[in-house]
Formats: sequence, structure tokens, C-alpha cells
Amino acid sequence: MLLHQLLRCAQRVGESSRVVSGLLSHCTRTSLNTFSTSNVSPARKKSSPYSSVDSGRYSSLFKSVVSHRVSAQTPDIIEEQDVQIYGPVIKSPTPSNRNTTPSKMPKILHPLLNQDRVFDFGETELGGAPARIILRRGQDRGSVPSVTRILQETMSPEQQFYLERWRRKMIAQLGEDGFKEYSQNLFRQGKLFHTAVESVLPLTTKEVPGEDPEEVPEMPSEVEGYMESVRHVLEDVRGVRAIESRVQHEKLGYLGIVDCVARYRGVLCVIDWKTSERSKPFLSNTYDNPLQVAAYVGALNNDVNYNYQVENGLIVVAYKDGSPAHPHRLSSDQVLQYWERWLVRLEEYTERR
DNA sequence: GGATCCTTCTTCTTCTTC
Repeated sequence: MLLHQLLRCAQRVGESSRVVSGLLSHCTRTSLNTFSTSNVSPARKKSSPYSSVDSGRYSSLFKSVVSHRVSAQTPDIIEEQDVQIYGPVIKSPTPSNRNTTPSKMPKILHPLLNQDRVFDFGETELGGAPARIILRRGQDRGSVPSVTRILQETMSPEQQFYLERWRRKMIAQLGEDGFKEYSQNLFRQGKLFHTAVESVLPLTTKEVPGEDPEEVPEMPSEVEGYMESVRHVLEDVRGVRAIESRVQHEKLGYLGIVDCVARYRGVLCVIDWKTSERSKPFLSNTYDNPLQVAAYVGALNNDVNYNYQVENGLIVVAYKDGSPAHPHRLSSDQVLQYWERWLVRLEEYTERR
């Protein structure tokens, strides 16, 4: 059954018959492992016609194909097992909230771009230092929520469930204090990485990153791997317009701090730098990050402090071991889709208040 | 000077064999 499903999926994504054979080979091996090996003689296993296929080369395709499969481990089953291992779950999704993943539409579809404003999509070279508007909370304390807060407070029950489950597992392994230290360390690395990236970004439109070795600042050894990881991405970043700068949507009333606005391979983008311990080769691995980027794009386009508009996004996931970062580009269509999803979350947040 | 804010992260499978 699974073999046929896999075959259909692989054919749908347009891979050649040789690749499909490779996938089947991989799948056959997996299936054999799940059944009793007494049913299969070693001689039969050896005679597999697919053994010459380069399964490593197509491992990412294989992952993407099987990721369409519905997991047998539902939150119900996991919860049941976890109760036995870790004790009762205090905060867990109710059945009525589960399995409801509708593609909701926002009640009011606010435009991503501001039609009343000057259109400049970063084509013109302005030169000069990028914007860095510092957040001052004094005036609007409490009244203007942030992007992070809205996303945190409107997470789906599934998301909350898996995060809570992960937290409990980690605490079981490391202890309360150990987990606290682990989390703080992750935050610290993320912050150091952001600072390091900002220090090497070309500060004028004409500069090329890392062009003058004498100007490359000293950086903590902790972030060396991350910096090596994003080196190939930074080579394609030009025309930095903003760094760590406050953006606020004047009509919708939310704010945030955008990591970077620059051209990536010629396209003006809101860029978000991320560190991760796990590999995140697919955009879907980044959870709410695309919504965060879309929220910043919308805010920036509706903030009088910026005299240009942005339509695209980029999420760069960097790795400590120096392996190449994954730059996830968000086209204007994708940003628009995530913008709609962001609006739904924003509405949810407002309704709860 | 202290308190607060934004952000920094964390999730979605698991197991066997060579």
C-alpha cells in the first residue's frame, strides 16, 4: 500500500523511473525491516535489482515524499504514552481542537502593500547608512503588541502540545536547572550570531561583504561555525537598507524588530537570521517563521519611517557545525499567502483581548 | 536604578542494518 503511494508521489514530482526505483528500493528495505525477517531469505534480499541506486543522492526527495504520509503517532497516542512516562499532562489540546487545521481566511483582507505610498522596490541605489530605528516602549507601553507575542499567544493546540512535550522530555533529561541553562545558551548563541552577522554586513549599497579583511571584526569563537555556515549567503547580500530596526503597522497596530532589509540576489527582502541545532532544509521546518517575516513586511510597508516597499522575504537557517545554511526565499506570492495567515492570527489575538 | 519590552530558541517519525 505504502509502496504504491510512494510510487505515485514520486511520479507526481516528475522523477525518472531510475529514481523511483531507488525510492522503492529504500522503501522495500524499510518494509522488510518492519516485517518479520523470517519471511525473507537472505538470498532474496541480496538479489535486489535496486542495490546500485544512489539512495543518498535522493534522500531529500525520499523525505519530502514520505512526509506526505500521515503519521501513525497522533497526539492522542503520544499523550497516552507520555502520561505513563512523565505523569499527567497539565496543558494538552482537547479533542475538539484537534484535527481542525482549516485554511482560515481573515475577516478583513488588509493589503500587504500600501497603495498610498511611494513605490520603490530597492531598484535605486541610495547609498548611505542603513536605518536602525531603536525600539522605545515608553509611549505605547502595553497598547501595541509585538509580532512575537501575537504568534506565541495564538499558537495552535498542536504546536503547544509538541512544544510542551519537548520541554518535559528535556527537563526529564537535564533537570529544571539544566534545561534553563540549555535554553539560555541557545538564546545567547542566537543573539551573538545576530550581532556577528550585523557586524559584517555591507553598510553601504556599494560595499561587498568581507571585501576588506582588515575590517572584519573579531568574533566570539562560539559563532564561528554559524558565520561559516552563512558565508555563501552573505556573498549574495547587497544594499542593506535596515538593520535591527523597529517596524510598526500604523493601521493594524502591531510592532516588531526586523533583522535586516537588503537585496538578496538582486531582490529586496526582509531577512530573518536563525540559528538551529537541527537541519531545516524545508520551509515547513521553520514553523511560524514565515508568518513572522510576512508580518514584518506588512509593518514595514505601512510605517512612515521607511520610504520604500518590500514584497519578498528570506529566512536563513545557520548551523553551528559550519555546514551550509539553508536560505529559504519567500516569493511575493508566498509572502502574500503568509500575510493572510498572519492576519488570521492577529484577528485571533485581538478577539481574545 | 529598576521594571518592562523585543528578540534570541524550542515541535511535526522512528528503527534497523551495513
